[in-house]
Amino acid sequence: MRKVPRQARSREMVERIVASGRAVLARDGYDLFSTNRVAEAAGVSPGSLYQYFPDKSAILEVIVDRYLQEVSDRVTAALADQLGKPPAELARGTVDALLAAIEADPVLLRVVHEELPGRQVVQARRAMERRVRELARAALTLQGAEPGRDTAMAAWVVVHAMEALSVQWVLDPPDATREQVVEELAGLAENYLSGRTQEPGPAPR
Amino acid sequence: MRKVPRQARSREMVERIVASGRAVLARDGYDLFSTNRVAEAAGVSPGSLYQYFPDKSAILEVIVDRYLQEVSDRVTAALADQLGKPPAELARGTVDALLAAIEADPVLLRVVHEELPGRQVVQARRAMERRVRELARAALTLQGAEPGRDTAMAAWVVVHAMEALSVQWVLDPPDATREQVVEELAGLAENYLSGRTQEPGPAPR
Amino acid sequence: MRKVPRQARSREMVERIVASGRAVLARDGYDLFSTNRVAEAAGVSPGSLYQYFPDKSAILEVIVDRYLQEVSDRVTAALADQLGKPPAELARGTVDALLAAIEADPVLLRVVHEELPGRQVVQARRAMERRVRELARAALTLQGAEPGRDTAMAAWVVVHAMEALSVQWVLDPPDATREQVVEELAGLAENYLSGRTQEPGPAPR
Amino acid sequence: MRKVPRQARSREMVERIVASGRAVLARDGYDLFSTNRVAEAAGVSPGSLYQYFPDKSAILEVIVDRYLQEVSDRVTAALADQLGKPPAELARGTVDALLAAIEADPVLLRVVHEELPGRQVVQARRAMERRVRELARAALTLQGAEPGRDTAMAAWVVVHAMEALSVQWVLDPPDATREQVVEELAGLAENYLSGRTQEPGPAPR
DNA sequence: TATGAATGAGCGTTCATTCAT
DNA sequence: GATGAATGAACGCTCATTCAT
Repeated sequence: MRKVPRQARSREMVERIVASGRAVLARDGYDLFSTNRVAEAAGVSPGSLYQYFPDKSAILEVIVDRYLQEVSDRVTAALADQLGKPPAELARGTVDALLAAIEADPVLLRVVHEELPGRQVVQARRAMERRVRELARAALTLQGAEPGRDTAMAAWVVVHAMEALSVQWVLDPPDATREQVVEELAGLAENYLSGRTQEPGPAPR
Repeated sequence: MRKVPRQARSREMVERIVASGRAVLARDGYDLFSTNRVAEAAGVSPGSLYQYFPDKSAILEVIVDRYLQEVSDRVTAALADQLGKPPAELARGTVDALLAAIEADPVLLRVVHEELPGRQVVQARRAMERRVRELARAALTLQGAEPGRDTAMAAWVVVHAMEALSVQWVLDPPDATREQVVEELAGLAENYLSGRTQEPGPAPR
Repeated sequence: MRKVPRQARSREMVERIVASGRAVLARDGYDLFSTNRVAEAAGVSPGSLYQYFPDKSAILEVIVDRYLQEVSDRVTAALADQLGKPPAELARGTVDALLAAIEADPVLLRVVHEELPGRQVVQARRAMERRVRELARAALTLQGAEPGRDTAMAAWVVVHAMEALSVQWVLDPPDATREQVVEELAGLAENYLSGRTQEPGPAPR
Repeated sequence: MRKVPRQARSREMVERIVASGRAVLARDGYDLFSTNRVAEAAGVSPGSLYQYFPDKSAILEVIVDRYLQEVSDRVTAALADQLGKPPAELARGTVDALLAAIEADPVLLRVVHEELPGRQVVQARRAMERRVRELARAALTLQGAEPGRDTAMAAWVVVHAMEALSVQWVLDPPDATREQVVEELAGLAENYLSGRTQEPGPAPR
């Protein structure tokens, strides 16, 4: 009798709301991301939103979480795929995946990075970054980091640098080709990781 | 009767509004940064704001512009001061100045990076970054970059990486001392700039 | 398969809804007396409510009607029981029963008297009062009211005074024991009914 | 230049809002007493309400307080005026004033007594009743209450009885003239106060 | 019958902006 | 200029009611 199980129906509405919300966010910006507008875009009534989300921020949260999840999934997958390869190749491959993930929806990237206020988004971003950082640290160890090197710190430096530069590249592109950027970022990471960062000066005697 | 020429009076009011606005922003956050509140903090009437600023965002713009100006002033001054020094020292000195500039008002830094919506802040940040980037490029050239190296690209990479990591360090501090961070950032920059970015080097064996 | 005839099923549902509604009203107050909440408490769907009641206020009406019916039943029963007794005893006995009836569910009493909006409650209360008034008038006549006395008026005065004071006693208790209150109310009624209402009496001298 | 001092301007708006609010309350009932409707009735914008009142309930509070103040002022004034007179006359005069006060705005009386929910109104009514009760108690003492009589209790009984019956008379008029009602209420009070409420039965020998 | 997802009018409230004084 | 009372569109959200299943 019932064609669709209850759960599926719920998912359907949630999807519709999230999709419309994402569209509104990307098209109109955060200022116009109002519950009424999202409802209208989803073709549902304002009240229906509240059957699926406790409040407006919960909708935003899902949108942002999913977006960040997408990005970090792609990056971590690429990194995991290349763990056996030589450092130079690994670096280039991972940077390439990062750029690709970030290029995929530049509009939403802009909104997430430049428009969204509040701790909520910040925390989601930090969670994503932590996840990537932890994997990166594991990779560093696996690749045989120099003994004594603080891999947590190194991962922190590399991940945040790669992320910031990739975002920067998409949102405010410098006068350079994609290939150049990949090369430079990969080079930045490689040189940093292989370089002796803190030789204490000429070894005593 | 009138002690101050009109222009000076105007400047006075603008200063008062901007100063109060910055205080409100830092104390109460962006959510409470309302024109009425800024006016009250400045001891003027809401209407008076509109004699000096076309709208609310214009006030915010000035506040942010000035803040970023302060930061970039400190960084460029430090960089200029050390132009003659050896690369390692120059890097450390500049990074140290950048961190110092960014530590100076962490509350406002957080608001600017995590709370403010909209393109205005982004544009101001880009202007600031461009300024620093241009000086950095000059420094690179002066320090004798390797022939054939794209100094614009190199400056882009270094400046954005340094900025992002410094901000990250202040807003979401990793488990590391300030000294460590300075070392790592300086090392990141140094290794990148002195490293051979993409030639594979003489094949081993 | 069907164990219960349709009508009985209906009664069952009505009972369930009314009982749950009363519980919600007493537990949560009128502000939270929403159709959804009543439905949930009754373990039925919101839509089902509308199979048995035309709208929300109809549910409330039944709840209030029943509650007032309960109270007036107890009072009229007590009054009827004591019709043969001497006036003083009759008065005290009836007042005592009234207080007892009203004390029985002070929470619902408060809600009915202080929270419920609208004419529906008023009408139900008037119906209850009329019923009691009519019995009281009959009692007055039976007890041999003074000839010429307007028994309808007397019943009106006594019944409303007793009711109002009893409710007042429960909802905003004065500094007095229950016994005192019974005495005072009974005395009020007795003196009023036995008193010569308006002739000034023989001039003092 | 300024024709009206600031305070007067404020008072003007407050008056306008309160008057319109009272009109809306009386005309449309509490259910339709919405801020938007009150604003519209007052010919001001919704926002203006909030310059003078912190929220909706504050408007209602002023309306109700004023109304109750009016009523209690009239009653206490009448009572005070007649303190020297003989009990019968005093009773009749005060009851007459009470009825007059309550007749003055039967529509608002109905709304206040039958429609308004919530503690707010209840508390205001209690405050008014207490005020009258205290004066009544003083009057009782002045008039030479029988020694040993609990004047607080007596005032409680009389005031609440008079109030309830007067309200009842206006809202659900029995089949009686105003004069009759005055007589009956005055008689109720007089007989109660002059009667020996609790003679302990035949004095022991 | 019973369901419960969907509705949508309307709520109380805010605040950037205006303009008569 | 400076004022600040007034504005009003728009917000996030609720809940009595409906109707396709």
